[in-house]
Amino acid sequence: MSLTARERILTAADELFYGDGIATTGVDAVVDRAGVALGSVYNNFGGKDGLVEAYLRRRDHLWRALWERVAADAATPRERVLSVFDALLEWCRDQAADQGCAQVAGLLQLPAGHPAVAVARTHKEHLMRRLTELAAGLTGVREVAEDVAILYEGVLVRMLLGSPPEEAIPRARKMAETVIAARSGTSAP
Amino acid sequence: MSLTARERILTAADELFYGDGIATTGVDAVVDRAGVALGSVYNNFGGKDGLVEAYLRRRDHLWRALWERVAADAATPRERVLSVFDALLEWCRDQAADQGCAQVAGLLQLPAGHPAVAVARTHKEHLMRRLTELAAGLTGVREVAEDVAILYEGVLVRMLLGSPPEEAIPRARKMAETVIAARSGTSAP
DNA sequence: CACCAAGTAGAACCGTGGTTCTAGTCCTAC
DNA sequence: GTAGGACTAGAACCACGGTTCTACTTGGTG
Repeated sequence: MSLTARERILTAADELFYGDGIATTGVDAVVDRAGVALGSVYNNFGGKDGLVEAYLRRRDHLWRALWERVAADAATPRERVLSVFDALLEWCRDQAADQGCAQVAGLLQLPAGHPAVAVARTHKEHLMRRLTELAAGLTGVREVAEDVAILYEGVLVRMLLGSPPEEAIPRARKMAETVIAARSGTSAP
Repeated sequence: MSLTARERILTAADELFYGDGIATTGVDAVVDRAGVALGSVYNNFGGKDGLVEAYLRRRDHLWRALWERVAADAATPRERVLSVFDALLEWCRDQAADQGCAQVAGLLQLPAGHPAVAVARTHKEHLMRRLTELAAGLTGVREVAEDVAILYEGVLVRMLLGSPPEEAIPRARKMAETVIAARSGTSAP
């Protein structure tokens, strides 16, 4: 066997959970696509809840790594905050992103007490913290982070609604530039 | 009886579907909260699918009406596009909006063929069309509409993630102002 | 070799939740 | 008054999906 059952399950779950929704896709569908025994899901993840949590946690890790890698190329604070849009664009070149943010989707379709909602919340808290850190040096650090967060979430929803990434993401990035410039007093008193 | 069963069901469904999620809340829960017989749901809506569709359709109507009413008070094209943020803020004064946009939530948790997803898609298409109409007269009508849409969706997600409406909505509105001003070449007052 | 962990195949269980049906009540309109 | 439509109460049905269990195979390791 080339890949371990756990990884096969995780990739299958990612495709199905993200593409068709979490509640909509049953464990059987994941098992079928992964070409794996039903028991392997329960051996590795303890149940569907555990699988969903692992699904969001994996995406969380991937995104954090991507953010870090892309931000490392940025020289100025301004470019650093803006790099989240570059990261998003890079993600879209490889993966499907036509369902928006998986973490937000998880928050919306999972019941309040579900173990995976904590993962999603933490993911977004991390994004805010990271944006604040990246913006260090700009005027109005906290404000810039909040602004960029709105634009970031907004463009993801617009992509869910059919906007092409190559158009929407640069648009959001440009808005962020404009807003940052206006805040730092570059063009306005 | 003060209210008809259909209306009781719709208000109960609205609270539960929006607050707890659509897939999560069963027909029984709606029936219990509405204080209504189970059969009334099937008499009036034909089933859960019909109820979900009616739920989104009702919200669609409410939002369209609110947008129109608030936009009517605006004098300039610039104020007209920005009025969607005023409408959103007004909505938040009366209703809970801590779960973001119900239409987006519907898109994310309903299967592809569900009758309600068409309602949600139409709702968002209408928003885009309306934004374009409201922006008529500004430089870059289509671009302004796209920009405002991103900000609008973004602030709704940020509210879902815990941002207080009284803070996030004016922030998004301010960004829209800045972006519009930058696009039309005039510096902000 | 023997062992053990990981994986497989398939059946079976069972709670949840959407749906249907029946019998009866209440109000309205003709 | 009576016929009809809306609504109620509650039982019953039924399918789907998450979960468990057993028996078997496989591959690596001491």
